[in-house]
Amino acid sequence: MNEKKGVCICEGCEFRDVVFSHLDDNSIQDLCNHKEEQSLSKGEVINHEGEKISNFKYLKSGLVKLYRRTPSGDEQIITITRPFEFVSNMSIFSEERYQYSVSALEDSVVCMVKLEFIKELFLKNGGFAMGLLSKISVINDKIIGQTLDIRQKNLVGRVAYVLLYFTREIYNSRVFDLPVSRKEIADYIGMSTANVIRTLSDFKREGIIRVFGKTIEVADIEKLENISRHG
Amino acid sequence: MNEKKGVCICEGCEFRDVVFSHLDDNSIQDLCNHKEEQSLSKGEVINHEGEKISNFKYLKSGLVKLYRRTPSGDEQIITITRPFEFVSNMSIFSEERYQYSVSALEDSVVCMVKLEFIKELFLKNGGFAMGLLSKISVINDKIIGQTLDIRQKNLVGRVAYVLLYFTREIYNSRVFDLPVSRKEIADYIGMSTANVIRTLSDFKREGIIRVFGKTIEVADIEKLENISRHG
DNA sequence: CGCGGCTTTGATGTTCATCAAGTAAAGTGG
DNA sequence: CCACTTTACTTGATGAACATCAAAGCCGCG
Repeated sequence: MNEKKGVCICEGCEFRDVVFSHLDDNSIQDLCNHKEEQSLSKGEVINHEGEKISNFKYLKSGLVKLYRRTPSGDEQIITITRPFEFVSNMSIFSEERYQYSVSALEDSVVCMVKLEFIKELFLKNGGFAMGLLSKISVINDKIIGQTLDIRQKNLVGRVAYVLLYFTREIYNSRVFDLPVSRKEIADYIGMSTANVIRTLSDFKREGIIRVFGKTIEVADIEKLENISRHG
Repeated sequence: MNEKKGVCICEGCEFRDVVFSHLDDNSIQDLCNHKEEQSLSKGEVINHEGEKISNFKYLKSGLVKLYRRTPSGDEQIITITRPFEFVSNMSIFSEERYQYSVSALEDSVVCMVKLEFIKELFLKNGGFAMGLLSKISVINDKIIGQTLDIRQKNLVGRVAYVLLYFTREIYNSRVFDLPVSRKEIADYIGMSTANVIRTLSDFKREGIIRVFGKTIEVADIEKLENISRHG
């Protein structure tokens, strides 16, 4: 359904510039014949920790969380990310199985290409390989940086940090609907749910944010930045 | 001084199997002419955070720590690692400048190759590219995994974790000389120095480890594993 | 020997998790 | 659409975990 006689829709995909910029039209055509698109509703799982990796997947639209389960059974959220960051990411070239799970926080569309196909392309096309490596490196750097940033802060600093993360990186808006529960924020920053809520209430009381259910408005972004920096 | 008329010593380097296994003898020769070896004493800095990246560096022998400085000025240790893990690692293909500093915890030898040369090789030789990507991915996975492991534990669990890390990953021996100060352990696991020391004293008192200055002997590794798991 | 840095331990206070109890919101089945 | 159930959220009270501060011991080095 995605084809119209010979003209592949991947040609015009925005993603082409992100990882597939070094492919000529022939290869793109080929890619298109190997790809599959999958729509996911909020909450659906895209990859399961421990599952065998057979596809190269990337997020075309939506929002996802990357997480793993600790031995004691609770969830540890590694990052929350928008399209153009990979989904079945890092481990593709290092592990046979997923290290982490990925699930949709909003309705999402994922593109999948057989891993074998990507690997062949990688071997044949140096430019593609370089582009892919750079992209993967950027993503890894970002995750590591984020984790270190968070680790070094205290409770209020961490909460301020995620609020800023949503404001600037995810929604690019001072008003947004929280895509996660309070508990998920807690799992993300490594704090207890009760204290995350308490801190949000404090921010609200101090006029730094306004809260209407899931909707958050950052009222005083400078103050939030200060708290994030010094917290 | 590393050459003997035409025969390149890189040919026999153990590292060849790690990243350079897909290079034929010609390329190895070429590589060898572009490489430079650097000996570093304990404490010397190999890469400075913020410095421009111009070389692909890897650790041939020794032990290094990867770290960054927080805005407030204290050190955050990202990982401690042996040879065959890269040194000027991750960011090579994603950033123009080092995100992290690297310094020698023991006397070390580092091999350096002009980054441009590696990039050319990467573009020309798919097998090499694939090998390099896999290696980088493994390293990134390891760092992320380690960080998540640590984050999820409490004080005693973290201390047990690093002791096990030294025992199994770094020294492969139940007796070893700590290559880092107590403060560095604290910077590694994100706890205060005093509490790291206290915990080590507790372990000593309970007969789990024996301590002679910098020398540590893990006396009861099962107990340590239990603490690390449940802590 | 004496100075400075690393280590150790105790005392104290802060930060944070946990528990409990209650309220709001969101599904679910009739 | 309403009653019911469940899940998410909220707040307070309490105690545990941990940081911080201070003082003293140790060790290496000039």
